[in-house]
Amino acid sequence: MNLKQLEIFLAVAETGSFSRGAEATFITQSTASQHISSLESDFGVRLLDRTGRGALLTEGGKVLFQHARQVIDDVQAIHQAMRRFKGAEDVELRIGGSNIPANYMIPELLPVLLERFPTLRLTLIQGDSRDILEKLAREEIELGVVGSRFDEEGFEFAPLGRDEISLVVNRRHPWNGRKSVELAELEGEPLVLREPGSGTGRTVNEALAKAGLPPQTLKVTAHLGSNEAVKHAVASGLGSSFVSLLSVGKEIEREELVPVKVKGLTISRRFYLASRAGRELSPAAKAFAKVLGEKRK
Amino acid sequence: MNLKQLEIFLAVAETGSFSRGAEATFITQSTASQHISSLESDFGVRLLDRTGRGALLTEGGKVLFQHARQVIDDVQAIHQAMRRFKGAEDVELRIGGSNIPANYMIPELLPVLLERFPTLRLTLIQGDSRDILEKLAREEIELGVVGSRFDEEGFEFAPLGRDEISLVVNRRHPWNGRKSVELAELEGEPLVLREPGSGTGRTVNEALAKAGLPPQTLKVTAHLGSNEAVKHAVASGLGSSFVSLLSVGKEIEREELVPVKVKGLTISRRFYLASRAGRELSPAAKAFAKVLGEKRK
DNA sequence: AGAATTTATAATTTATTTCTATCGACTGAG
DNA sequence: CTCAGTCGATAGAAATAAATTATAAATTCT
Repeated sequence: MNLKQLEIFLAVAETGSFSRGAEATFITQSTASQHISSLESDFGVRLLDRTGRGALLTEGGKVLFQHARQVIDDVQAIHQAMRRFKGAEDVELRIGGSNIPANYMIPELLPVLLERFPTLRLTLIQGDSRDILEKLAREEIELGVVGSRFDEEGFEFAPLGRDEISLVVNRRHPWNGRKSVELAELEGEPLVLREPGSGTGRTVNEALAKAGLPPQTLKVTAHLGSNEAVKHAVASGLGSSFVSLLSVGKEIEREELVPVKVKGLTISRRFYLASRAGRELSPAAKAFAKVLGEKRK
Repeated sequence: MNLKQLEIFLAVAETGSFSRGAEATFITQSTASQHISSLESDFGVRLLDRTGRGALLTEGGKVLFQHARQVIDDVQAIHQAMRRFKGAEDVELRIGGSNIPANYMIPELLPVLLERFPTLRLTLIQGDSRDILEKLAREEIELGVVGSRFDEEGFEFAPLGRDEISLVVNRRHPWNGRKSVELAELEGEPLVLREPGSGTGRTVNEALAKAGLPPQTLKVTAHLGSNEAVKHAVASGLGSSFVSLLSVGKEIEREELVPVKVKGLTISRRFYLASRAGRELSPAAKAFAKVLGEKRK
């Protein structure tokens, strides 16, 4: 028994004729005859009564008909589902992102992505890099955008360009308008930073220490728990801060915050697109990766 | 795409390996490889990531997997359903019978039939011969057992042996013990008969008229509407009657009723098994027909 | 590094499918 | 009641497809 035989059987049963059923399935009457007869001997049950003016289902044929219809419908569904998948239609793309990517990079990509795949449903999981990679390994997500790479088996990391972390000050701050400030000027300047455990916090601390300004030499007014909190604090004049430029695009535009260069200090962070090593990406995921890559240039 | 390919795909996906999937489906690894690759090019989607230590489903593979499982399960269901049908298991056999067959012939056959097909469900439709044939034509029933044949297209009638209609009298009746009575003695004898419109009533009237005893010459005490009513009337001494011997087996055994031969009068009626012309019977119906045929000998 | 697995591929054999042509049975019109 | 037309069955030839063996290429494990 195979699919072709079932299709032919359905066509013959529906048209009530071997010849017309054959025609409907684009084969000759002879072939139809052979296939039906093959089904009959497979099941050991006569399926159709040949009446001289066509063919009518036997009781056994009626039983087969129901089930065959079901199978053929399911097969249709397979083709539809695979076509949809290829076109990334009605497909759920599950990706994960750590803080900055999930809040400031990925949302910007959505319009472009949805323009290309209008029926795509995207689920974005947020968590720290560790979380994201774990979910990736468990196949809960297909891609992750993270701020650190881990040398572990099973993952592939593609660099995604940099996110620059810059000093930002309040618009009423005396440094507003300065082309740049000296490193030394940072001493004594009240700063509002992310907590040292966060990705951004670590990166900033390391970079300042490397430039000769270890944490103790700085006047840190507050350690705050989120990027948004830091931005608000700086905007309301609590102090200055180092933040991801990606996260303050709007605030700079509205001149609520002002970026200030620090001579001899460039803090930048790479983001990586993480995927399971050696695994093919779905068309939607490929498109996402491509859009992400283009955007960063 | 065909069923074999789907089966192989499922096996490979489940075992996570081309080689083991092939083994599970009793083919060589080479064949599995070819079939998977054929599926992949059919759908234009990579289904499995070959990792060097086996194979894992891609996102597209996951989509196919769900649907393929569904189809293969349905195909299993086909085989089960057809096996059941062949064994007449779980099958409803719908037959029709006119009065005498439905009440006295068919119920006797049930034990034999159910012994052979323990899970058979039989539905017995009762009605006059006309009704039964109509239902047969409308495919509401598969077989009918009727007391008359109609020369109409589309039906086949197989004779089923005879049902003898005999004179029966009350056990206290003076004829009890007589080997036979003369035709002439029937004149003046109080009779309880079926109404002339019924099958039995017609047959009896015709036979008596042919033997020289038209209805007017008989002393008919009552025309009753059912065979059971007639039996009770005779048993309680209201008169004698002509009834189907098939319908009074028990009463004769219990000596509530006594059959009496009438010289020169044999009334017998053929029953026929009616089916749709040129149509194959289901195994259960065939068995029913066979049991019915055997019983009548 | 080398043995043992892994999947892929080429070539061959085997099996199946399909078609053409033809047959015999039945239907329906005249 | 016959004869053209239609129906499904079947044999034989041609075309396709499937499965196998043998081997390659890549990767993993020891």
